[in-house]
Order: sequence, then C-alpha cells, then structure tokens
Amino acid sequence: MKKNKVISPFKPAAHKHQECLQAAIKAAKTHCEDMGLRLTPLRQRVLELVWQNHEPVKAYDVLDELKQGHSSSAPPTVYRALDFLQDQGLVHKIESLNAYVGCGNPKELHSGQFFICHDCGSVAELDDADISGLIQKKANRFGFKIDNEMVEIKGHCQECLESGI
Amino acid sequence: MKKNKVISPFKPAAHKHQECLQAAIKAAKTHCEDMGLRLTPLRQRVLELVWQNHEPVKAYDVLDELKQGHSSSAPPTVYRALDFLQDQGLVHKIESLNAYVGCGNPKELHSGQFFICHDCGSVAELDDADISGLIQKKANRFGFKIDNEMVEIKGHCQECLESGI
DNA sequence: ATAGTTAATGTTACATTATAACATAACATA
DNA sequence: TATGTTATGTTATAATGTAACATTAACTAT
Repeated sequence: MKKNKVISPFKPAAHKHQECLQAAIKAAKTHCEDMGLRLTPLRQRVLELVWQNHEPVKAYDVLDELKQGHSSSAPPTVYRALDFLQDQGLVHKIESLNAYVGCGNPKELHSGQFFICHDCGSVAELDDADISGLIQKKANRFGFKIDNEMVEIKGHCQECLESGI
Repeated sequence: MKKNKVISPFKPAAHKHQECLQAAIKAAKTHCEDMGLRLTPLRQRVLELVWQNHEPVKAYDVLDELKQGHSSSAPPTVYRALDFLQDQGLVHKIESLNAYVGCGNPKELHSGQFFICHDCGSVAELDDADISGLIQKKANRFGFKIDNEMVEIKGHCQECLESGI
C-alpha cells in the first residue's frame, strides 16, 4: 500500500470524464455492497452530480439539477444524500467553500488534504501520510487525540500560473 | 524569532482572563497604530466579544451581545468588523465551525493550525513552521503556489481525556 | 474653518446554507 | 402479512452571510 497518494490531481490530463465518473460510481457500488449499505438511485444520482467535474459543487446546485429528474427534491433530500456519501468517504466537504467534491477512494476512511485553485476553481486531493503523521506528532506533544483533520490550502495551480491568468 | 509557537494553548492554566483580554486589546491597539488603521470603538468591542473566552464564537452571538450596548447593530455591523479584524490577523475564522477566535499574535500575518476539542469546545492555535513547511514542500511538487492554508484538527484535548468526560 | 474626499457605520432587504419535525413509502424479515 | 427499520417526502424555519444604498464621522488640503 502506497502511503502518499494523489487521490485526484488537478485537471487530470486528457482524461475522459465519462469514464472517470463511471469508475467512481462503480467504486461506490462496490463499497456499499461490501458494507451492506444501499446506494439508492437518489444517492447515486447525487453522487453523479457531485462528480460532474473536478470542482467543488454546492448543495443547492446539486438540488437544482436533481429537481430536473426528481421533482420532489428539497434541501433535506440533498443534504441527507450528501451526509450518507460523506460518511462513506464517497464525497468530501470542503469546509471553506461550503461545497462538495467526489472522492474515488472510499476504501479507507480518510480526511485528505485539499489544494484549491483560486483561478480555475479545481481541487486536488492528497492523502499524504507525511502531513497526517506530522500533525499527529504535533498533537501528541500536548496530549491531543485526533478524530478528524481538515487541511484546505488555497492558491494557484501550476496550469493557471503558467497560462498567466 | 522562534519558528514554532503555541499561540494559544488549551485552557491556559490558572490564567486571569481579564488580563489576557486586556493584553489582546492592547496588542490590537498597537498593531493598528503601527499600521495607520483605526481600531474604532465598534471594532474594539467586537474584538472584546470574540475574546471573551478561548472558544470559537459565532457571528450572530457577537451580534446579540453587541446589540446590548449598541442597538443599531445589524449583521453587516458584525461581519464588517470581523472582516477588518481578520484582515489584521486579530481574529481567525474557524471554517469548519463558522466561528471566530481571537489571536494574540497580529504581528506576522499567519494562518495558524487549530486544534479543537469536541468536549470542552476550546481551541488551541499553533503556528508551526514544520507543518507549514511540509505543506509548502508538498505543494511545490506539483507547482502549486499557496496563498493561504487552513488546518483545523478536531478531537479531544488532554484535559478532557483525563477528566474522562 | 470649510469644502471636498474617503472611510466607517446605519439600514433594509435578501441570498445562501442547513436543519427540525413529522408524514409517508419502501424494504427486510419473522 | 404483520412489524420494525430505513429512506424519502414535505413544510417550515433556523443559521449564516451579503448587496446596495443612505448617512455620519474623520481626514485632507486649501
């Protein structure tokens, strides 16, 4: 098992997003089956909507799109589905944006470290054991027991820097 | 200059909060004078309210208290003051809580790393160059230029663990 | 001193994000 | 099929945050 992974790079080079999305849905299905949980059509649809691109998506934007095919949707519809997906590690919430991104790595529950480009809006997720480990070490020094870590880094991705926006 | 500081420890042992608050206000005054900025009575009052304890405070709670002596207060009153104080590094926003904490270290603009106890609600701020440096190093690997880092760690502080809540 | 300028605050209205509470429907299984 | 559990529907409202414009206070340069 690699310890430090780039879960999701910036603007994955020349990737066919349809396949990317399919893979995520498939991983989610497998994960839920393994866990004895139900990836209902509603939950799957919300997951697909979050996965439409590699940018964080707002709950109410998901809601608007969800309504197109599912007129009974209301805020709780979306928030419940997002809660479920978050609990399973299938999406992460970006706290500093009040927005959600898909995660293709539901296997091990993790928090992840997010790098958010101000220019293009896209997000890269790392799951870096060095960062987690260092934070853990620092916490140990004053007897703090970690439940959950949130690391969100804002700045400019290489591609945007190079294109000189 | 020390590189790794505990800006604000958990439940500062046997501290007289009145003095703690006074020191923060004084530091704020000095900082604003140095910068040629106005720590108006309103801004100072908001800073005092945020500093009432070492826990994150909600904007609307500040508003409620502010209204007691300043009946014309409305949401923009508080958010403007908080924006000013954040810009000056006098308070930090804890994004994962939508809440604000005072910072006694306005000198150097910094992001800080926050350790938040689920049990007692208090927050410790580190300004740890090792953590920042490591994040910086990881970012460099994929050409990401950091503007701002947010590190918010949730868990249980030593005191609460020991008291076995 | 005072007119012009900028910064700060007042005020109203509204936008965005999220949850409570209870009703109904779908599913699981004895 | 009766029964409990999980998921969804529905209404209402809470919590968080901002836009836009009016007014007041403070600063600046004559």
